[in-house]
Amino acid sequence: MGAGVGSSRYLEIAEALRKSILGGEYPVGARLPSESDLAARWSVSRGTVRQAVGLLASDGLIGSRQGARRVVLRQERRHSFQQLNSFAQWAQALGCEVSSRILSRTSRPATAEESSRLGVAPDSEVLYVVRVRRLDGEPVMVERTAYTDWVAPVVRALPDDVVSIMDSIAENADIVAHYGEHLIDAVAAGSEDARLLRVRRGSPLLRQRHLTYTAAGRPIEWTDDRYRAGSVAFSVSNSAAATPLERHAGPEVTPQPPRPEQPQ
Amino acid sequence: MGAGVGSSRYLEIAEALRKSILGGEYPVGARLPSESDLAARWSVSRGTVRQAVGLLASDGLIGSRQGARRVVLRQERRHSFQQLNSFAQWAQALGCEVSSRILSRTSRPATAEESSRLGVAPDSEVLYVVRVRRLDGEPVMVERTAYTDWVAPVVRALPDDVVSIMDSIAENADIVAHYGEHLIDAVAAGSEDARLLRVRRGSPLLRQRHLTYTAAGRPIEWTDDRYRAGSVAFSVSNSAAATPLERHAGPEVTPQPPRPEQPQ
DNA sequence: GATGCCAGCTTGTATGAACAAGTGACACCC
DNA sequence: GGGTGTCACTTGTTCATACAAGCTGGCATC
Repeated sequence: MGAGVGSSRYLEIAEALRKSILGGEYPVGARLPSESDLAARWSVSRGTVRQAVGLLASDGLIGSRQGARRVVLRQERRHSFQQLNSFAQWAQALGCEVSSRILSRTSRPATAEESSRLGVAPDSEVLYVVRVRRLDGEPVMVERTAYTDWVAPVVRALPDDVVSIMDSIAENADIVAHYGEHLIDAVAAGSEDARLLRVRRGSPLLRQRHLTYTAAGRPIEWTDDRYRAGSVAFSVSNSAAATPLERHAGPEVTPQPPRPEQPQ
Repeated sequence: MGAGVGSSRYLEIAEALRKSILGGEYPVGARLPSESDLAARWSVSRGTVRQAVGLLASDGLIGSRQGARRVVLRQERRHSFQQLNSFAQWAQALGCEVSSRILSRTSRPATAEESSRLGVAPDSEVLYVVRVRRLDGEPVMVERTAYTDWVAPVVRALPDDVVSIMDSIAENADIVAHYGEHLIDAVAAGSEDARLLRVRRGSPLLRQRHLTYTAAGRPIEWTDDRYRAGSVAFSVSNSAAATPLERHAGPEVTPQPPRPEQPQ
């Protein structure tokens, strides 16, 4: 690819392995080569290989148990929670044609929730933007965002059909989103939602509220995205091994069963 | 506690740090001691400390940037995606009184979706269980689960008010859930949903469909949980640093801005 | 007084080694 | 033949070290 030119070694290895899995070289259920094998093959130490496979494991692509070789669990690419931050990036990865239109940009005082989430004074001004996003022409999501005053000038200067506001901010103002926090629930479509998404009022929408920070922990935006039901599903994978802390909370942990399970 | 008696060193350290953050010793925005400090304080190597703080970072509790000290981002415990697998565990962590009631247990042929998800023959029998779960007496979630035939006997033997089916299976049959996959979207309440959750038909529900595997990759159950809107929200945190692979896909990465950001 | 630079601190990446713990398959014995 | 035990292999955990890359604050300079 050449994308990761100066990238770290372990990122290269992870990407190569990912490609092999997605490409079918290691089908679902197959066992990956051992860490020592991979280390020798790439001329790196075992620790570096472990960083690489750790990435894939956190994506839910492969699983591991102490003593047994790593196993391929899935062979799909999908909207993982790792890339929640950018609708545009996700849509392009899916190969869909994505378009957006900003319907309104208004400066107004922050609401109580906005000032609390963004950590600004209750009466300070925010830039409120309403946007509709489409996949292959179909309206799929309504986005209502409050931007803090210090990014507002940049957002105000963008054209109505900008694809990725966050990417534009990064280019034009050197402000990079580093952390994100997401709340996901379901709501009924309001009358504006219904009109914009072409659904009936009261029909279910998947809502993702989202706070974005810079690297220094300074809030950038607070946004309320509403997806038409059926158009989008979030997916996440996890494993018991990845969260041993929580698992150990019980009174006692049952030992690994010696029961032989033929893999069907 | 005494839970993590023989646990690994890095788990102890992570738990201690987590407790310090949750307890307010390191408030939001505070900087953690440096890795070397922590290593010295716990008499471990820096690598071990890094494993510990890595856990907290993946929970979204702390953030990090190369060169700067780690920073506390949040001071809350909440329904993280790491513990999606167990409603019971989550509810107890919240301090709510949780109760459940199994409404029906029927053996029937698997539907097309069930056989596909569970990887069984299209005509094979599954045990279909419908359950209502309450928080503090309020019905909050309807759970419809298809269990594969090899766990069905265990499930059939459980009482109607069992709190955690997966925990019971682990105790009674030494079958441990290791991996999970979750799909989250929004649906309208059907008539049964409406009756059980005491909402109007057609009102929005948050749906979490969920496939559980054993360590060997053998499917255990496929379940469709529907939460009443407003009762539950899923939350997830992420950071750019945690997914460098995806971020490097762009044409060029803007360097870290030297812009001084006072933390407000 | 404002600006720029630098030295020291901190995190990120990588190596190589060692031991613990769990798995899987083979050989063996009854 | 079936059960059992052994053993090589594999992953999990930890250590000590080294260098690269980025940040911070203070100092020197203008």
